[in-house]
Amino acid sequence: MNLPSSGQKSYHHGDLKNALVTAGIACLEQDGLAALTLRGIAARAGVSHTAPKNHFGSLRGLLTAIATEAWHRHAAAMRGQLPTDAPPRDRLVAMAEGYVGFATTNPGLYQLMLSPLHCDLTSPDFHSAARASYDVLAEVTADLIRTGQAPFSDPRQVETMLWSLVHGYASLAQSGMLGGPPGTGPVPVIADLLPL
Amino acid sequence: MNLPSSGQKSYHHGDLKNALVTAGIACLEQDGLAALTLRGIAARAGVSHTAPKNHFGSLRGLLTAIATEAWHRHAAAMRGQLPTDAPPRDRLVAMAEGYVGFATTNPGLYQLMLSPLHCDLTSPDFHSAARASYDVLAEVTADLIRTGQAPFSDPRQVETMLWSLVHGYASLAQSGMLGGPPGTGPVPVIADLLPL
DNA sequence: AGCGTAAGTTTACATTGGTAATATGGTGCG
DNA sequence: CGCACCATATTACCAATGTAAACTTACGCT
Repeated sequence: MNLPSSGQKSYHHGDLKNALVTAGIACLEQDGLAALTLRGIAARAGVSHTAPKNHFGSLRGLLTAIATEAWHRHAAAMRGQLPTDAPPRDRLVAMAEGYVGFATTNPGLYQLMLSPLHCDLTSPDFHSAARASYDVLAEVTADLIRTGQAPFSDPRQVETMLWSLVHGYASLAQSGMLGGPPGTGPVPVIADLLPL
Repeated sequence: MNLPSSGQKSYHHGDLKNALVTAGIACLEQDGLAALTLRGIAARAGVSHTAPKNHFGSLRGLLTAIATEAWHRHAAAMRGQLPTDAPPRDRLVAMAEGYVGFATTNPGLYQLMLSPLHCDLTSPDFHSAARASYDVLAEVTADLIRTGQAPFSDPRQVETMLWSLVHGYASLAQSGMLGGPPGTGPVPVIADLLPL
């Protein structure tokens, strides 16, 4: 029952579980959410369309696994840009830019990982991955509050406000609904919307 | 070519166009986004599943029409709660509560009207309906700026910030992703997140 | 009255996700 | 070493869906 550690194609496929997630992400990046079909992903991984059932139960399960991976990458994107020793407000800006940058660079993954229509939001793995992203935001918030630069004193309030703001911005930007009437100047960048 | 003014079932149906939109909203409120199938909506309106094509071209066209109606109701929900003669900050709170209230009360409509997967965001009707909602927010923003209570001086910046914040809050609240770790106290209300 | 055409229906079809039955091949036990 | 077992994967099949084409109906205009 021990998994083959790497790409060696022992057993029937090797580790189809990871291969399917990878194939799914490729489909997603290539043709968007609509391309996330059981048959399409399975074909890309070189297996029949019923193979995923053994590992994920259903399409929904597979999409949830993909979304979980998306949350991991999302957290990494934020942490990647986060200076460790810097003023809290610089860290906030970096986090916000990391957040929005991920959503902009990976529109498909970002849509998927927030869609209750595709994912099982109550899956434990999914939940803890999403939580890991939230923790980045909570850390930065704690810094802001400690130095008295937060707009509210209650951490929960600041967290919720920042989370809403940055998610709303990313979501609207992706829908193209940002910036009011078209042609009325450039869309403000996220860094200029943070109440510091 | 004159439309029958009311429910009289002249012609083949009367006005199937409105009937389909109404039926679609009913399906949506009853069983969520997944119930928005061509066949389901058509059956509810009492016609065959290919009838909608004459009026909307495709399922996407029908859903876009439903989403357009959703935006109209959304704007109405905000304006309904908006006091005409009141301090700008009271008007802001009322608008935000109207926004979030609509999303909470009509989760299906709210999901639909922001989903590029279901709707054609570039449809002129859709766009002008969404714009009408944005105008409510822009009006309130103008008041805030006039009285010097806005966090920024550029209206576009304030509009984008508020739009992002209120949409992000509504969207996350609906996904159940709001409030950080579960069981750590109540979720802050939108009125307490507005930087005034 | 009669014709043109918008409005709906019926039929057919490709694609999708899911289930059941079957084949395949690695693992471990004798 | 051989054989049974079971996870893994495939094939065949099904119901549901959106779309296209051919056909039917009945309004409106001349």
